[in-house]
Amino acid sequence: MINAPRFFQALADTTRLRCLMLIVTEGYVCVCEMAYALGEIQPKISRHLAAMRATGLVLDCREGQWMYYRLHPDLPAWMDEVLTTCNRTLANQLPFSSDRAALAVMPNRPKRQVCQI
Amino acid sequence: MINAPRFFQALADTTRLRCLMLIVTEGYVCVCEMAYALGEIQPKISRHLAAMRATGLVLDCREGQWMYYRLHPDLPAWMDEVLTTCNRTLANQLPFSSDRAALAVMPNRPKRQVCQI
DNA sequence: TACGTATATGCGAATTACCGTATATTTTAA
DNA sequence: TTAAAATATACGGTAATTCGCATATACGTA
Repeated sequence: MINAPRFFQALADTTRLRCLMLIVTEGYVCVCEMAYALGEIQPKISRHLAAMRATGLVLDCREGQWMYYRLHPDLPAWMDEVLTTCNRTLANQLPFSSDRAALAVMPNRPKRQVCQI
Repeated sequence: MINAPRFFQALADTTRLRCLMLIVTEGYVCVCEMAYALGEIQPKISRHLAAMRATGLVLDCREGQWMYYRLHPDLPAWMDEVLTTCNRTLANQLPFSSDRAALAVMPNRPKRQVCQI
């Protein structure tokens, strides 16, 4: 089970926080979407997601060639609260706002199905 | 002004988080109180507080020979919210609960005045 | 002034974190 | 079965973090 310092450490990196805010907003986001939205290379995004998966903060779910990440459903309520509080404010600030804007106009953005557990 | 990743990085260390939870609960806490409550040596506590002061998360206030630390009054509202949410849950869990208990029975605990800005 | 208490900081060592590049793996489609 | 796209990971280098110990500084009091 994820503990408080590990949780905050996951949020302490800009790239991970940007990915998380996209996940909180969208529900499910795949690696290539995050890489495009953030303007970062794929291995960097993938490594950060692997780290968050290892701490139990996110879950992955394959859908064809795409790997979708979402918040771990068993996250303690207070962590959900923190993420929501955080997103409510940061969503309107850079670089988080432009991440969403970039994702919205992503060319060839994969169409996701419902991702079952 | 403190930004989100720096904020979360401050919370990502167990010692700093324990100090912060004490500060949130008590309002003002001095270094020797935190050192006693956490059972850690003074230089360790002092260095972590200096780090949080440098990021703008806390303010210090001398009162005689004691240095009291409190949350920075100009903290963005969402950071206050996060700290409150966090404290509400963690206060009842170890080691945060025992930190408060230890502080409550601290021998020769300094009597603080009102600390003016 | 001299001493005791509280606090801050310099230093070196050990550990951890982050990155770019290259490459391996998985899946889909031709 | 071969190629292309998406994703994961190994590797090596660099920087940041954390720590204990020793010591410096600041304050109050005798």
